[in-house]
Order: sequence, then C-alpha cells, then structure tokens
Amino acid sequence: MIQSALEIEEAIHGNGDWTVKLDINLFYSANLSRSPLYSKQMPYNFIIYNAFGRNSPDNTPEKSEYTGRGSGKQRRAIVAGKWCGKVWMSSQVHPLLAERTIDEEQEQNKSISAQIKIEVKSERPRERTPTGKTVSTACKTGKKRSSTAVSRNASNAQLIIADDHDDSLLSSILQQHRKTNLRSKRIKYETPEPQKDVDKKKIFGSIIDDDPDGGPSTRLRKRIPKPSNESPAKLVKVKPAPTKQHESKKGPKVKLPSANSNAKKEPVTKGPRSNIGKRMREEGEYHCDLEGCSMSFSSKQELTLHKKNVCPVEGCKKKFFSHKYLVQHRRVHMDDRPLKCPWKGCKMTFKWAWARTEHIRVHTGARPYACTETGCGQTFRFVSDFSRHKRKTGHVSKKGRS
Amino acid sequence: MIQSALEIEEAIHGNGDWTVKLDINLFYSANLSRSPLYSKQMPYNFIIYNAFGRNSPDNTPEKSEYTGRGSGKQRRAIVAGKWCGKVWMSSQVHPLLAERTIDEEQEQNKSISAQIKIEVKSERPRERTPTGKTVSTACKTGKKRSSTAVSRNASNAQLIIADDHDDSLLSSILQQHRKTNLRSKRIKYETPEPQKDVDKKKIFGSIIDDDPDGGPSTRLRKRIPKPSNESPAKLVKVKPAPTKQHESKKGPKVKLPSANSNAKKEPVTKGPRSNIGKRMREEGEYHCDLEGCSMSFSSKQELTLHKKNVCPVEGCKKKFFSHKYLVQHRRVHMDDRPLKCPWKGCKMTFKWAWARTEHIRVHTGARPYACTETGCGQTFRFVSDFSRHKRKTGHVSKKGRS
DNA sequence: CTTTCTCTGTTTTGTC
DNA sequence: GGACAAAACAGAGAAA
DNA sequence: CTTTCTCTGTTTTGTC
DNA sequence: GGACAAAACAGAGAAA
Ligand SMILES: [Zn+2]
Ligand SMILES: [Zn+2]
Ligand SMILES: [Zn+2]
Ligand SMILES: [Zn+2]
Ligand SMILES: [Zn+2]
Ligand SMILES: [Zn+2]
Ligand SMILES: [Zn+2]
Ligand SMILES: [Zn+2]
Ligand SMILES: [Zn+2]
Ligand SMILES: [Zn+2]
Ligand SMILES: [Zn+2]
Ligand SMILES: [Zn+2]
Ligand SMILES: [Zn+2]
Ligand SMILES: [Zn+2]
Ligand SMILES: [Zn+2]
Ligand SMILES: [Zn+2]
Repeated sequence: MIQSALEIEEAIHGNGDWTVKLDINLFYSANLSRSPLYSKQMPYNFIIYNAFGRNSPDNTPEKSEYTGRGSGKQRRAIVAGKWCGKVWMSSQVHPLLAERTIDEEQEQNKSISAQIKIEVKSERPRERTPTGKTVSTACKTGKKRSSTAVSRNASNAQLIIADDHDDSLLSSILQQHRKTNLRSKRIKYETPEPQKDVDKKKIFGSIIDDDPDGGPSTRLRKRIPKPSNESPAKLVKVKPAPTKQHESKKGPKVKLPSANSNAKKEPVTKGPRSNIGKRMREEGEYHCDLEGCSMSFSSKQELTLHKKNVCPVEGCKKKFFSHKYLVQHRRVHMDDRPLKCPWKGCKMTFKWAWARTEHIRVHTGARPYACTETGCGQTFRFVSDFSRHKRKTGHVSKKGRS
Repeated sequence: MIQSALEIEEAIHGNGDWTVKLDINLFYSANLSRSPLYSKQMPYNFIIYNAFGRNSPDNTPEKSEYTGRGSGKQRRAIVAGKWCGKVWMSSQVHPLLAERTIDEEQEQNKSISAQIKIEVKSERPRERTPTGKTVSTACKTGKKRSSTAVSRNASNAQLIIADDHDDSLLSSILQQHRKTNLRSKRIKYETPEPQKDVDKKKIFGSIIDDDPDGGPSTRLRKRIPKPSNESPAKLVKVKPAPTKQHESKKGPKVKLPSANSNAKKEPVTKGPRSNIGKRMREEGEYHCDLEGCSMSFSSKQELTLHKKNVCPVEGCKKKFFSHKYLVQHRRVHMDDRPLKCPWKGCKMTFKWAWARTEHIRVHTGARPYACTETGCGQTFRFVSDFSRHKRKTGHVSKKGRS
C-alpha cells in the first residue's frame, strides 16, 4: 500500500509530504535504494531499504524509476564502481582479487625501515569486501564513464585486507618501485604517461618540500629588483609597460592600487602589483619576522595581511587561526599536487595527505569507522560520514577507529 | 629544419629550451596548434601557428602527436565543440544555422518592453561564425563526451549574428515561453526533465529574489527559540543531544566552542552551534544593525564577524570590501543556482549573472572584445582573455567592447 | 531529506 | 607539563 | 610557457 | 556632485 502511495508521490512529484517533515524523505530514499550506484551496507533507515530497496521481493523491474524511464533493463546488485576524482573507475576491486600495489603493510614501528610483508587479517568485523573484479582505473586522465565490464558478484572472496594505516614512509617507497604483480586481467586503461610531472619538476628546479599536511618547508627565495614601490596611484589607466622583468611568471596577484574608487568605507590603500607565486615563491621585499616564518612579499600591504593571518592572494583574503597554517594554506593556490595515489594505474593526485589517505580506501574497500553504540552496527569509509552519523543520531562511539 | 628540431624536442620532452625562456614555449604551442579542440582565430603567436599549425602544408597526418600515439586518423579542421560546464557539448552552432531560442534581440531601449525582432548584422569585423551543425546539448546532466556527429565545415554561412547585449529582461521572458523553433535536425540529447528545479521552488516557498549579481533581496525570517547561548564550553565531548529542533536543516555551520585547545595566539572564543543557511536563512537571535542590512545570526560571534565584513561560514572567513557585497557573497554557500541558460536544451545554471552572460557567448559565437591597437586585430570571447591580452602585450584598447 | 567521496581549516594525538 | 609536527577530525561541498 | 571557459571580489557605468 | 544598483571587469582557476 505504501508502495502504491509512493507511485502517487512520484506522479505528483511530491516532496512535501509527511516523510519530509520527519527529515527522512521516503520518496528520495526509496528511489535511491533502487539505484545500482549506491550500496550502503547498512542504510540509514534500513526499514525503508528492506521494504523498497533493490532486493525487495515485490519490486518488479518495471517499477524501477531511477534515472528516467524504461532503462530498467539489467539490474545489477553490486557496486558498479566509483567516481575517482572526475573519472568513473569501473568496479573498484578488493586488492587481493586483482592486481595489488600496496602489497606491503608497515605496521607500527618506523625504525624497522624496510620491513615489507603482506598482512591478511580477518578479524575485522563488518569489513565488507567489494565484489567487482577488474580494475581498469583511469584516474585524472580520461573523462568517460567506462561502465562496461562489471562482473556481478564474482566469487565473493572471504579474505579481508588489513586496514589502511597511513604508512607515510611506505607510500613514498612504493612510488619508486611499483611492483607489477601478476593476476592482471583486463588492464584496459593502463595510461602510460607518468612523464609530465617529472619533467615539470626538472624544469622548475628542486621543489622538494616533501611533507604536505605539515612540515615547514623553508624553501623559496630568489630576490629580484624592487618594482618601484608606492606608485603614483592617480593615473586611471596607465599602459602596463611590459618591461618584461619576469613579472608575468604565472601566479596569483594582489590588487593594484587604483584611484577614483567611490568606495566610502575602508579606503584600503593598495600596494603595487606583485605576485604571490602559484608556481613557487618568486621575489619579496617585505619579510615576515614572526618566529619560524620566513616568507616575504613584494608589497607592504601583503605583508600586513600576512602578519594578521590573512591570505593576501587576490580573491582569497581568508582569515586563519594560526600563522603556521597560513603558510600551509598557500598550497591551495599552487598548481602542484605532490602526493600521488600509490595504487597502480591510478593517476589521482592530491595536495593534502588526508585526502590521499581516504582516497586509498576506495581501492582497498576499507571501512575503518565503526559505531560502537549498542545495536547500531554501522561502519563508514570516511570520517566525515561517521561524524555526520554521530551528530545526527547522537551515537557516541568514543574512538570508533579501526 | 625547425620542425625536425621540434621532433627532437618531443623526444627529449624538452620544456627547458630557449623558447621557454622567451615566455613562448614553442613546443607547447605548436602541439596545441595541431589539436582540433582549439581554434584560436588569431593565435597569440601566429608565426608559430602558420608554420606548424593544422593548416601548415608540410604537416602530414602522421606527424600529429596530440593526445597520444597513432590516433591521428581524421583531421577535422573545425571547432569540435566545447565544454559546457562539465559536459562536452558537441559542435555548438551558430544560432542561425540550427534551431534558435534567442531569436529576439532587444537593442537599446528597455522602455520598448516587448519589442521582438531578429537582428542580423554583418558589419562586425572579425566575427567568426562557428561552423558546426548540430546542437545535441546535454548540459549539467550527463557526463559523457558525445564527440559523435561533427559534420565538417558545413556550408560556412555568411550570416553574422548580433551581439549578446545582456538583455536581462529578455532572458527572463524567454524562460517562460521557450519558442520551439523549426529547423531542428538531430536533437539527440533533448534531456526532458525541467521539472526538478520547479518542484524545489514550490517546496521551499517563495524564494523570489530575482536579481543575482545585485539586488538586496530582503527575504528570510523565521525565528525559532534560542538554543541556550554561551554553553558551558568546558565538557570535551558532550553527547550532541538530538532534540530535533530543526537544527539539522542542512546548511553551513560555524564552529562550536571547544575546550582544551592548545592554541596560543588568538583564543577565539566561539559561540554556540548555529546554522548559516545553505538553503535559506533559518533563525537568528543577533541582528545586524548596519544600515540597509537585516541579517541575523544565532551567535554573537557570527554577528561580530559579519559586522567586520567577514563571512562567518565555517571554513570561509573571507574578508570583504563592502558590507553589501558580503550579503551577496552568501550565495556562494547556497545550493540555489537561480539563473538558467536561455538556450534551448542547455541545462546550464548559474549563481552569477556575469557567468551566464559570458556562457551565452559559447552558443552565439560572439566575440565582443576587439583590440584596437593598430596592427593587432585580435578579438576575444571573454573579458578575462581580453584583459590578459592587454596586460601581457601592453595594448591599450580603451573600451574595446562590441 | 539520499550516498559517495574530496577538500581544507582546526583539533587531537604522538613524540621529544 | 611544554613544544612541535603528523595525523585525524568535522565539517563544507560536489556529483550522481 | 597553451586555449577555452566559469567563478567571484571589486570596479565601473548608468540612472535617479 | 551623491546615492544606489546593474553591469562589467580582472583576475583566479579548472580542464584539456
Ligand atoms: Zn597498517
Ligand atoms: Zn609569516
Ligand atoms: Zn588564500
Ligand atoms: Zn592549472
Ligand atoms: Zn587511487
Ligand atoms: Zn551509530
Ligand atoms: Zn543586443
Ligand atoms: Zn549586516
Ligand atoms: Zn563565505
Ligand atoms: Zn549540493
Ligand atoms: Zn547554455
Ligand atoms: Zn592587441
Ligand atoms: Zn606529558
Ligand atoms: Zn554536505
Ligand atoms: Zn553628475
Ligand atoms: Zn589562470
């Protein structure tokens, strides 16, 4: 009866019904529960999923309405894949079911530097292994959704892989000697160009800076003649005078001084044109003297903002909590994405270590967060989802990690 | 000889050669000049394009190296299409060569309210008509690059369409009565669901607010009992207490007060949890009394930031130049995209009027910016590119519009 | 009001 | 306990 | 160091 | 000239 009621809801596109008032949206949820793209192991409202979900007995194919009419042809009950960045990676696999790059797991001690071993645990509860088979990853390169070749429920193996302790040392090692493992079936999108980034690094000198998400990285200096500070600032449209003094190096600028602005409040006297390197810090006449900070800027105004923990990049102007972080925030404005996914064939790159850490879980299938509230057995792959679960349900789960 | 030198450059992936030192990057530019995806009417260095570009006589097909090996099969010399948002819209057409929605042009006078006419000018210099043929737009919906069916150089018509004066009144009229024109060949991706947005508007009441990129829009009020200001702020992990007081309405939050933070500087006393509506403003105990502003917030700290022209949304904290703009900035954090592309079949939506204004040019093919520097005949479709041209070349072009 | 996943400003944890 | 850096969290937010 | 195109904070323009 | 809003600009930045 509810099911037919749902169809009526569909007819009137009813999103304003009583379920919405309960913050549940039965209509939305029931529809998504029929989609092959999502497979929450334990839906937030499993009563709804049991009643109307993909595995519901009285859910005949012609009732499927997801993504338009009449396409309810083959009903795959498995995870078809996932969006890796912008690219559809068809059928992410459990590492032991296909080729594996992270076949080492460094457990606890960093002093045991090159200890390499393959760990296979099985005591982790509720760890669900993805059921796809091939990899065919094409991250960050293509753009087409290769939804082909999704074998269904192939031999749902029992092995459960170890967790994804962020082995920061290990991964950098893995970058070097990618172990080409056996068992590789259908490696379709073996995109074979890891060159470009390497070349860029060669060109732009030694940008070592090997510690995103932390690390001081006091590099950056170059010193270039001062471009005539405090310009006249009264001529409305002076010719830019392309004297070619390496000033167009590509990088965010701060605003020029401009006259006749009819802004009443905050007369914001702006400094001369300068570049806050998107590629690398360039010059810098005004030096920050805050402890531990060695940044420099080409205008006094930039330095003033910087010392107030405000990012001086044009259009940014964010205020930060700590001066240390302000320096790390700069990477947001730079093109470098120095972190790579260690998974073979995956071209995903990152600016932040945590993003990489969580991304790797889409390969391993790990769901390291488990709610310990009695009765609630949900697990989560990403902290954010776990956090939301706790916030919305009130479950506590002090330290539900791994 | 240079051509063979370029091949050597390719072999060694040479990006550090002398051309780079001239800020030209001959290698990069020559490669892109062979790509069918880009067709700058007047390249920034046409000597290079003439020598090595797609129409260069001694550029045999097997020399094409763009986007990997061996795919130099058919060499289309036309604009294949463009990325509309995230979606490849194959072969955007000149309006008069296919079906046309903006078949009215309101010229100068807004008082002549419903004057509808079809203008066809031809005196505009250097206006290049796109040469594709079919529309097959699938904006904002699909994700696949439908690079099929790109007829080549079909009957390069001479008609030149009028410019795209941002007829703000007209477009809103067009929203209503989409004129289904004749001449529609191959309307492949006629994505037939313009419902959802309409429904959402019905649900969430009257969010009229019809003037993005300006307009005060004093809507938003609702008033909900105060959630006990200035909480104890000393218990490290109190249960969130889901008392379901409509506090989880979906929207950006500001930070909770938290204890035992070992941050030394700026002890930033944080207010209680609150939501700065992503959907619509919700409650608000603390009212801004700045002239013309009627915003309100659920914590004193938020209001303090707001009055300092700082966006109080968590993770934003941007400082702005004017209080007026701060209020408009809020739309960045909201899901609404109230502006629509008036082009038939294009699902592109926008938050900012200017984005829509420029987007429409990819349909019309307009290039309203022309450099008036003697000898430089370049035109541009987007202000930004025109600005960059002037900045980099020093050309002046006082008012190069239309 | 869904689920999946990435980004990032701040908080927590771990080590000396 | 106090640095300090590395890791993790907790949101925001994009996409489907 | 390319071209194409969208987003957005500030400046300019247009109207009263 | 002074509001004030609408339009435009000038970057940043993403994607290919
Ligand atoms: Zn581990
Ligand atoms: Zn500093
Ligand atoms: Zn910034
Ligand atoms: Zn870039
Ligand atoms: Zn990956
Ligand atoms: Zn729980
Ligand atoms: Zn016009
Ligand atoms: Zn205000
Ligand atoms: Zn904001
Ligand atoms: Zn959203
Ligand atoms: Zn459009
Ligand atoms: Zn010019
Ligand atoms: Zn201690
Ligand atoms: Zn969200
Ligand atoms: Zn006047
Ligand atoms: Zn740029």
